[in-house]
Amino acid sequence: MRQNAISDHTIVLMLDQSALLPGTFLSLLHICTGCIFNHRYVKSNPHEVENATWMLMPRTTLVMDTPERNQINPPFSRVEDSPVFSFINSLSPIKPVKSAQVGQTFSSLSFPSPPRAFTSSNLTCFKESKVLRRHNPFGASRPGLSSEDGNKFQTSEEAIADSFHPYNNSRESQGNFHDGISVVDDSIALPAFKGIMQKPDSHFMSLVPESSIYNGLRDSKLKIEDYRPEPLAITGQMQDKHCVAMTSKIKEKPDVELVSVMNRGTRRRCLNFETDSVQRKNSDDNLKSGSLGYEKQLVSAKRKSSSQQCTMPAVGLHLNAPDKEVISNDESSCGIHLNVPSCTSVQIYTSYEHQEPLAIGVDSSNIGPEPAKDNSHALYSTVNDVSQNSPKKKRHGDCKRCKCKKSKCLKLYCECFAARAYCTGNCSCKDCYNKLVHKDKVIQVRKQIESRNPLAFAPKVIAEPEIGNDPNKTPAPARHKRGCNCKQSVCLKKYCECFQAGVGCSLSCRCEGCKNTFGRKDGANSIGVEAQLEVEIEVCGKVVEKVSQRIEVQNSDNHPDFVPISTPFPLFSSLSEGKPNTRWSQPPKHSQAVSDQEMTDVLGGGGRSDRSPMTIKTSSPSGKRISTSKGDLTLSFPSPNRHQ
DNA sequence: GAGTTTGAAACT
DNA sequence: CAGTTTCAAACTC
Repeated sequence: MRQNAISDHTIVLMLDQSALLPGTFLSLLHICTGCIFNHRYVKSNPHEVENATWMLMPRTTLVMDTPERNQINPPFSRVEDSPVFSFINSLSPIKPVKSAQVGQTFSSLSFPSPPRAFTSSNLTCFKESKVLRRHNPFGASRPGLSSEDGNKFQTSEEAIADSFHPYNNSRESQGNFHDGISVVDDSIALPAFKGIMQKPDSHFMSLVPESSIYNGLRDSKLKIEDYRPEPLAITGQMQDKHCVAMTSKIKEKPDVELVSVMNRGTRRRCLNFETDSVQRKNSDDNLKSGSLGYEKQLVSAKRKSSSQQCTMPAVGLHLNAPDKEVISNDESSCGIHLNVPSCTSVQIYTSYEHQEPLAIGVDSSNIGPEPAKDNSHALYSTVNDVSQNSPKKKRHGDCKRCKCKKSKCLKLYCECFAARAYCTGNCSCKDCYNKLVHKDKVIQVRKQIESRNPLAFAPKVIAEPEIGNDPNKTPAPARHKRGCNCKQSVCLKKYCECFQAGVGCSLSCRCEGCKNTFGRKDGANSIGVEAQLEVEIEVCGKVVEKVSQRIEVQNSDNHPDFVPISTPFPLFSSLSEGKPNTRWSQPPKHSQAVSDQEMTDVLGGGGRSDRSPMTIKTSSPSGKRISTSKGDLTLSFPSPNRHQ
């Protein structure tokens, strides 16, 4: 076996943060001898939350293409020939044991397709470098295991379980690994989920959100509850297994951790995906800084325990926002940094030394204010409905804490009055007449105002009527009733009522230079949002190549609800959204919208089976949708206001 | 907390 | 209806 092969087999469980939402995915990434196969599961019944059935998406993707590949003689020429593929097929369908209703907004994380970045000669560079040199990490410490033991395999269960042990530094104790990659320690924080892999005799995996509040990701905990590796055909060929882990982060404070557990003698891992409570704050901070809604905080997994820190060089792949901090493995790390204008940060580490695991970290966070709540149940959403998500608009009862000084709180300037609410002691208004003791006066003024404008007190944000009666239709998007008239804020600040309400601008808006991340007002192809997608290929801490590509946001005729962003980088099919904080209350609609199309595209529909295997789409909580097709990566944003 | 910016509301 | 003024929230320092 070549010494410089990254690894022969690596199975990566890609937990799409939105996996619990309709139309989202679960991905299993198989890395073998210079190739990366992405096996993805998609819900066959995208709208079913409780009893979703997971189906293997036929278009497994192939990723790597390096000079070595030809030399290495891949074990199989086609993806379908991959033992992992067969294995995965045997696992399908996956049935969640219990999938709680997720409020909505999970950042979508999915690792789609084959990072074309891996085709880079630079990557090849490090692949052939010592950094990627394979070796037996366990050495003498693992009696009975040697390179000749390549054909000695774990049980399927163990194999899979180990594949989830990215942060397993104590694999030696298990004696199940033939090759060592264990970089990340167990204490590494992973955000967004809390997953537990256990119950080996049950289904392959199930995700169970412990919380389903609308805040979704931010406050949800997921459990990977069932884990049932099938008997394996694949094990016989799993010559090398690397620990792989996915970390999902919300902003810069990862809060997900892997926890080792013992189950029936088989070591298991608990994936803790826990949304960060600071996300909201971060989102707000981002907003304050004027950053675009989809801009993300770069995050990377941190080692919490120095004793567990990897001291070996590693290969890393970072998918980060350009302005985010990237915490590299260490100076000796080698990696690819992919900077994207989203909230997703992905790191893939592979080491050539003992305890140098292959780890994939995904940082996901949302950006922007939360959108209006799901208004599908009603034509109108009230002002409170919409603004209650705003962290800054603390409420006390029905009244906002106004600070009116001159209006006597009897004009629409006063938010309390505008909301048909009386001011309370929490307000800091002066000469306030908007009190119960002045009820008559208040009513009189209200009538006066309504005489001029009957809709003066009507909710500012309304839900678009649903089209048709299909209950499976996605929730109707919301829009600002009158629209905004922003000139300076480009609809990216709360000065903009649309943005503040978390809805996109509509044709009713008269804004200028609209960059509303929730959707642009017209059907132009470009919403004026540009972002830079950067790929930095780093070898041993030095950037040897940087490829950047400007991406633009444009509308999609096929998906009126989305304003897609296109980029030539096919690395990932899903990027977690961005900043729209995870307070998305409408995300499911995106997921569902996507799922329908995806089911068609991915499951053989549309006669596109002959296309590139990289046609993968997914959605994110922020409503952002990323899809890859023939090497193009597309990000989509909701454009809820285009139904006018 | 004070000052500035912004855009909706109110006014002309 | 358009332009201007007023106002208070949002934002910045």
